[in-house]
Amino acid sequence: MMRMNILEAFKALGNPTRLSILQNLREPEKHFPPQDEGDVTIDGVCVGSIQEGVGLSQSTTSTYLASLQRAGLVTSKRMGGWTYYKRNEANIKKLIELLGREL
Amino acid sequence: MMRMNILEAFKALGNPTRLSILQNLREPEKHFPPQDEGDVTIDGVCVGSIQEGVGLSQSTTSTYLASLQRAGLVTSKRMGGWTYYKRNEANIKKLIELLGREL
DNA sequence: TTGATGTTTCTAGATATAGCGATATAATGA
DNA sequence: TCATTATATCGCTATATCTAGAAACATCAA
Repeated sequence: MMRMNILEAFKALGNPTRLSILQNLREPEKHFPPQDEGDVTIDGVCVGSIQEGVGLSQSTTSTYLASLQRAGLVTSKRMGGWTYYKRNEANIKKLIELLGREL
Repeated sequence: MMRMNILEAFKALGNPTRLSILQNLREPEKHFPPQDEGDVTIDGVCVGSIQEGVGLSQSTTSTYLASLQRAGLVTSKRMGGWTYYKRNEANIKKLIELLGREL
């Protein structure tokens, strides 16, 4: 399990698009269309669906997701041709606790 | 009481110097020298003391403090020739609660 | 193998932030 | 009033981030 870093998390979430991606992933079935392969809640949401939601280019969306992942806030899973992203709830919980103690 | 904004707080705290200023202000008497006028805990810490702690220029320090204040994370009080900054504990608490609910 | 599709990485220009010195403002005291 | 000290703001350069398009890579199906 990754050790959470407050500063890196703040940097990643200081961008409105990245913040809203993480928030939308709280209730994936409410913000993203169902997928033929892979359940949005269990497996995560594919990059294409997330891109449609944010309205930026595919490459930018991919870069943002990679950044959220480096910060430990999401995980990715490759299945066939798709990459599915979902929240890393354990790390997010850890972050909030850390903030309560150290912020 | 200011309505806390998650994004603005993240932006302000995504900078290592600003983050550490806020953290040092948790225990002012441990991180800053006593002041002739104004108690570091009750009234806050003057800009000059904070500047010495961070090791950046006076102008940069002042700008950073203004940014933390705009984000609602600190308050300032002018007393004589000095401006004293302290944490806005109520807002910080509100922010952490907001993160627990909305992040 | 070839082509189609989803994703990632590379490159580059536009915009934003970092951080300094100089200047302006405010308060104090001689 | 004038000089001094503390802080804030302005103007600037350097660096970082934003974001797109192009190219590369991966997977699958024909």
